[in-house]
Amino acid sequence: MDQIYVIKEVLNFYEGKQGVVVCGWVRTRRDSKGFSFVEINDGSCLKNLQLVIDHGTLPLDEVKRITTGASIRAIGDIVPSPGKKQKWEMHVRKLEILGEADPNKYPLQKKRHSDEFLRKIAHLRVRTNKYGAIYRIRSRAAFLIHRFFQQRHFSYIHTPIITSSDCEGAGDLFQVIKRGEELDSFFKRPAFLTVSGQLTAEALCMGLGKVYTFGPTFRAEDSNTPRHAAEFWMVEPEMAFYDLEQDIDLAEELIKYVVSNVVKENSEDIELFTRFVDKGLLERLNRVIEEPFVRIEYSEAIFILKHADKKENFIFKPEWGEDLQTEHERYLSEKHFNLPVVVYNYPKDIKPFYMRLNDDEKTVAAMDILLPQVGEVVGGSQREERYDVLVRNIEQMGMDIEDYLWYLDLRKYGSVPHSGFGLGFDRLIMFLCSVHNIRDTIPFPRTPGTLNF
RNA sequence: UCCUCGGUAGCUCAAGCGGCAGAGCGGGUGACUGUUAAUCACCAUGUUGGCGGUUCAAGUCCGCCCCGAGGAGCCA
Repeated sequence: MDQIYVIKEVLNFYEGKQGVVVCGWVRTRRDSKGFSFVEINDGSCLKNLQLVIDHGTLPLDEVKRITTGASIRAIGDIVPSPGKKQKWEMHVRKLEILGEADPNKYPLQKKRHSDEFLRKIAHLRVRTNKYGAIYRIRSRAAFLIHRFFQQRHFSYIHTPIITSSDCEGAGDLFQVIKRGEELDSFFKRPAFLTVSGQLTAEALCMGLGKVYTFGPTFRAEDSNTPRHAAEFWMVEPEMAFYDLEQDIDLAEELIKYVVSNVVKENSEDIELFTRFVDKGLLERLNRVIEEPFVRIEYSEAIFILKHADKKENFIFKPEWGEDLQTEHERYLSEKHFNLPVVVYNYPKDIKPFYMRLNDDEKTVAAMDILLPQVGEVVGGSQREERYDVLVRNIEQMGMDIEDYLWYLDLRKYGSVPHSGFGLGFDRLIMFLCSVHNIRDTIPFPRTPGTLNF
């Protein structure tokens, strides 16, 4: 079998080449007298390869079966194109139609479709320019996350998908049962899908030093918004000996690393979004790469918001001790600073039990990173490493200490200061592609009331 | 879960007060052309989301349901 070249390789040839094999899906065909132009795409890059088919090589009635959406394998010569829109084209010697696509029924047109329509045909939308680009960027970003951590001596760990208790202390969990049996028949206790790998990651960092998990996470919250999915992907690093400031430094560095390298390595795809989806995208990405993130304490944020309330007239009045509302976050990251904003040192009463109590005894060493357009993309904290304080927290929040004995062991034997955060991967993709609905960054999204494909 | 808006041809949308359901794109056929969102001509396309109600008459008004979008809460 001949080697199959991907279109990305072919378009980077520095000289012509004979007898090249390419495969792909037809985007469009234009017939001329005596020959036809066919553009195919194979997903390796945004660009199509133009095939020139002489009707002497393939009779016209055969050529007419090459319709939009059909799949083909072609062998031919790569030669410089006289046309202005492409450097190389293929003069086809032999062409085989692998699978036809009835043009009366194939749902994808050459023209633009709405995101809502494409979501209904999620199994086919990958064949459009926009969704191909989103998934290529998603792939690249995932790889860059691994590269970032691996270069910094982190170990990639696999935390459980099936868990016995939830991490946040509350929240809606999916329960795991053996089909047709009692709730706890299999594990002899209730079992759930993970909402975070943090607690087990903490255990592993107390031995491996620096670790990260990167995997699917599940939340059964009935929240129907463009930013929530029932199944999403989260990056969760956990670092021994890191304090909150080092935690924030790492998160900022990670976001800058992924954004800058996607801009470099997927420049064609980013250009597509900048041209056709959001003119301000590249500029916004560059700002994130070049400018330091704004860092403000929660108390400062409340101060700024209270001041701004006179003009903005927020629906929820900012008040120390209350969580920041969506309108507050948007004001800070989009209007006031127009930059990524890190808010840290939150009141302890609105944060979970494992966050480290600050010396003021009122706040904890927590931090959130807010991105313009997307909102909260990172949530993290320095963890409470003091055994007594942690026990008190668990008791005060009415949780069962029996469930956390192993977690408390980490504070009993060689406890160290440590920190970590969770980064919503799909939300980062939203930011990178200026996609406004998380359902469009996940190939087959799961949301309340929707479980297709 | 709550609030708001929407559902009409394959797609994107139009159809003042209830009165014969339309356009562009896409598709088909033909012409022309190293074309490239090709161009030109002609042709076809409908259970107006579903069920029920009001009416001589419902895409349009009323009720219930389904689906989608935006906003809110919660969060990543």
